[in-house]
Amino acid sequence: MMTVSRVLNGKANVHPETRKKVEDTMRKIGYTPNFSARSLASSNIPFVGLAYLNPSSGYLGQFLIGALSSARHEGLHVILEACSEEASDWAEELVAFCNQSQLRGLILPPPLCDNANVLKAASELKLPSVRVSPSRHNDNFVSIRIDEYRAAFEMTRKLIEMGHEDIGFLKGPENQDGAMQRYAGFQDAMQQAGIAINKRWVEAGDFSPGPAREAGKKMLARKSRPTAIFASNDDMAAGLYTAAHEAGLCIPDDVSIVGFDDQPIAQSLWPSLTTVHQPIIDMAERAVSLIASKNATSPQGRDIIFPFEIVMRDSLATPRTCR
Amino acid sequence: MMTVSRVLNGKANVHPETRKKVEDTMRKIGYTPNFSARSLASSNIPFVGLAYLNPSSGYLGQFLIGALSSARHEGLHVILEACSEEASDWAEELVAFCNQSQLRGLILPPPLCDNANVLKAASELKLPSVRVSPSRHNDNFVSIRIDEYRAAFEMTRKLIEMGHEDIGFLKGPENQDGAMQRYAGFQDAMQQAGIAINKRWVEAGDFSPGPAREAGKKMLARKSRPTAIFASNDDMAAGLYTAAHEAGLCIPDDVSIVGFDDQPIAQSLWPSLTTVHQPIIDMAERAVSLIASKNATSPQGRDIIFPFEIVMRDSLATPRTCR
DNA sequence: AAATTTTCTGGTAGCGCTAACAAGTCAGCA
DNA sequence: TGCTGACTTGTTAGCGCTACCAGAAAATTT
Repeated sequence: MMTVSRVLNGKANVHPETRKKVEDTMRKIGYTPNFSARSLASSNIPFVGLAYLNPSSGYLGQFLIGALSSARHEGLHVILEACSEEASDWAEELVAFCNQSQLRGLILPPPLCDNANVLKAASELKLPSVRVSPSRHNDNFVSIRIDEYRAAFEMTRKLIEMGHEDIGFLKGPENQDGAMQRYAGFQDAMQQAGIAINKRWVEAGDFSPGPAREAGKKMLARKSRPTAIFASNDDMAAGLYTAAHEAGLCIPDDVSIVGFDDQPIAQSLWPSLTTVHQPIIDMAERAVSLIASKNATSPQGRDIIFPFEIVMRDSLATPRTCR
Repeated sequence: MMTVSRVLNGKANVHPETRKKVEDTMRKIGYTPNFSARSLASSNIPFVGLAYLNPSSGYLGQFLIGALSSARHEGLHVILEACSEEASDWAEELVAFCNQSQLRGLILPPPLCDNANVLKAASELKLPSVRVSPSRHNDNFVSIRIDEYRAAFEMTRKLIEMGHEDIGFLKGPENQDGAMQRYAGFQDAMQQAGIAINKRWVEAGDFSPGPAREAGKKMLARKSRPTAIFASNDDMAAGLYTAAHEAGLCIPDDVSIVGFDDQPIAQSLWPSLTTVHQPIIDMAERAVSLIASKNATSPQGRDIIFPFEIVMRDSLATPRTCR
């Protein structure tokens, strides 16, 4: 019996022959270990908490897929906690949640990962917590993210490489650090290429498509208009599509449009949107496996940077003047 | 100790005074029952399986939110199984999955719920299975769905009520029963209103935006064009947006466009898309709670119809000729 | 008041597994 | 031959809870 247990847990010191015999027999009689008994006996807490805020975002869906898949692999289970929209309560809600479920660790996707009260509460609970896509790394927690600055930088370089010089930029909300990093990446890439940024082609946005359309209209109405526009997220790129079409311009022939995030909409737009892909599923998997391995509190590797990818689709082409 | 257990499980035959005392003490000392021990002792299987296919759809994300939230409430946990894209293996994969995880029940979202092999395998495993949004109810399983025919019917009526008579329709794949029901609803509503369907304004589609754009171009290029187009899903509506814009038409002033599904893209488009909303989260919650209550095999209420909702956004207006 | 029923509370065993330790086997070496 | 140590297998107890049954207490009947 003990030997079977050892085989099950892949422990050392089992004779290869015995191990094989056990495995064969298990298969033959269709033995399935009892999850509850295992975690009870090993006094192993098999749950990871995942707090979230916005259920409608495509982000959470991707995230859950990654988290659940990793959880299954690690023999853990994910418990979802929906925080209400009212910011004041987040921390309280979280504490109540963590106390009533026994958790091995806590995963905080944005925007919860950027809320000071939430972070304070997580510290006080002494719960290994992983922040995913935080806008800024914090030494008290593990962060999992992509380099947004670099991604925006590379995307801008791509535009420049393809011959664009007259490039517009649609900024995200000023109070979101991540959005500002995207802008910084754009600025630096332009500067490094020796191209002056035309201030009239930089517009503020709030990550939603309506205002993005307005901003796009402004940029594209003038005689001198950009040959490409970089939107700080995909929703705003969708707004730009409308603006371009309303101005009678073809994408990408008259104006190229690129986005950021690679949300599902990027493939639903026509032409499909060239954008920056974040490996959300992989990041979520990593978050869970960090908690599984109890490494979420280890001092090294606390700021984990995942590679982004620029997904070339059909909304980016060389500018017409170059043809 | 036994009394505490009874209080915990809300059983009868505990003196109200004792019950209160226990509850107070539990709260005071911050007692949390051990999940694993409970399910071990009560030999209760706490897992629901959820098989899925397409990770990129917004559908699954919504679905997971509902399923996990209900699972938490019911004291269950969700185990995700990703089926590979190759149809031949689905049933085999599922059987392997169900055998190695001990499951209380299985949830099958589309398109798995419509696969004959999968259903056969589920029957043979004798696992209570719930089909969500199946294209056709099957008496051997519980179905949870909306009335797609009715939804398309109502949406068409809405268009007619607003003054549209020249209505185009973009069909979904011919081999998907649900898509065909949407078309049938459209047909019947038109017929009932005594409006002849113009065959040149009915185009085939495959639920993706590219071909939808082509179809839209065809419909909108002619002198006599529809004042409204009903797309069988939101992705195709997105394709129509492009077509309309390319034809120099304004949405909704020149042409109204409506969709079906209320995927996240509906709100990312500009103008935001009027579409049929399915309560996916509620449906997923129900699926889990059916399995929790062990009612998934009961003979009554096997075909559960959820209410849809027509979400009025900005892509639908009265036709211009009526102003 | 005694007998009977009903309501409540407590004791015991055991769910299926693993930690910790005990014991057996076998090789190597003095 | 006896002893050591590495490796392998087996034994025992107990994880925290609930099912089941045995009593005790209260309510009801005779």
